Amino acid sequence: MKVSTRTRYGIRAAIELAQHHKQGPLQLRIIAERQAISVKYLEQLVAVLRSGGIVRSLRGARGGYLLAKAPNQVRLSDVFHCLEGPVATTECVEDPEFCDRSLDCVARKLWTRVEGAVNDVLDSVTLQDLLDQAGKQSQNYSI
Amino acid sequence: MKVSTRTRYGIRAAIELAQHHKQGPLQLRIIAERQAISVKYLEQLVAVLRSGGIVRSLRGARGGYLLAKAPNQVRLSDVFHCLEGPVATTECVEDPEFCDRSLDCVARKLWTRVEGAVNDVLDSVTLQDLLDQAGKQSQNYSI
DNA sequence: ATTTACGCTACTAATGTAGTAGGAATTATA
DNA sequence: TATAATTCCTACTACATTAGTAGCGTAAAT
Repeated sequence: MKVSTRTRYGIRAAIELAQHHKQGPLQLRIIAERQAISVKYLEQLVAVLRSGGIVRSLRGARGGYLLAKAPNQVRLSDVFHCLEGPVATTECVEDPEFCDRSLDCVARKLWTRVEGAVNDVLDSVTLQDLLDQAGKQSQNYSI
Repeated sequence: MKVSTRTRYGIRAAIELAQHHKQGPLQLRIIAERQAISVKYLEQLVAVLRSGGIVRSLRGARGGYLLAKAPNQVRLSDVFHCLEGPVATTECVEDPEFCDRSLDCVARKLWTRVEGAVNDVLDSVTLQDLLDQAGKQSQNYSI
């Protein structure tokens, strides 16, 4: 049930951008430094967020990345799904035809409930919520 | 966020044993057949369940496996943790010292909530609940 | 023109996953 | 006591995924 570093790093980058919202583009170099991530690796993750419409970029000198929407308009599920795809504890939850017993499989019912619980949390939290939670005292260094 | 086949197969085996509760030992060969899993692979998974106290075994001819407790005494979280370890979306949720910013990390707060939601589901469901849910019409063939 | 920064693609090392394989130990039963 | 059935234990292997490196191209500010 681990979350990939890809997704963790990507979410941390999104949080950084949310904190910098309305303050012009933020460079990957800065984010990478603050979050202790390789710039080159971060580039790849942020590219995914860009093509997913979560962030947008400005090229050239003084360029960088910006959040594409206001932090209160970005649900964590948006970011998560963009980086990791659907939560998909098992394939059959999303694709009932994956197994011909799906319809009355009790194990599948369990995984469906688990997935629902995860999605509920991710759907109910926005980047703004995370910033509010942070308050004044902290930065968002983390895993 | 995938669940390993190890855990999925193990839970399916536990469900089979729950269905067979109070009917004597059930052989892996039978479970493997019904669930379309390699016996040899299943052996390894069930060994973990055994050392975790979820099932017990009888060796020799006419031996097999039995659920160690009544199905309503076995929470899915017990089975899950035995096979997969803690849910651990990220290491820092369980081990705050994994990262020195853990205490005020907003990303960590998110993962903690996600994990909590998953654990709540798994804690609240027993094998008996799954059997009841199944009713008469279905077997538990599945992913 | 130069510098800064994103954009794209390919490659690689390490790790984890999902098995396969063989045989030893134990027990029921004929 | 011999045989068959079944769990128990350990090692090995092929494949996929993950995490990260590397290099060069493209765009824009100054």
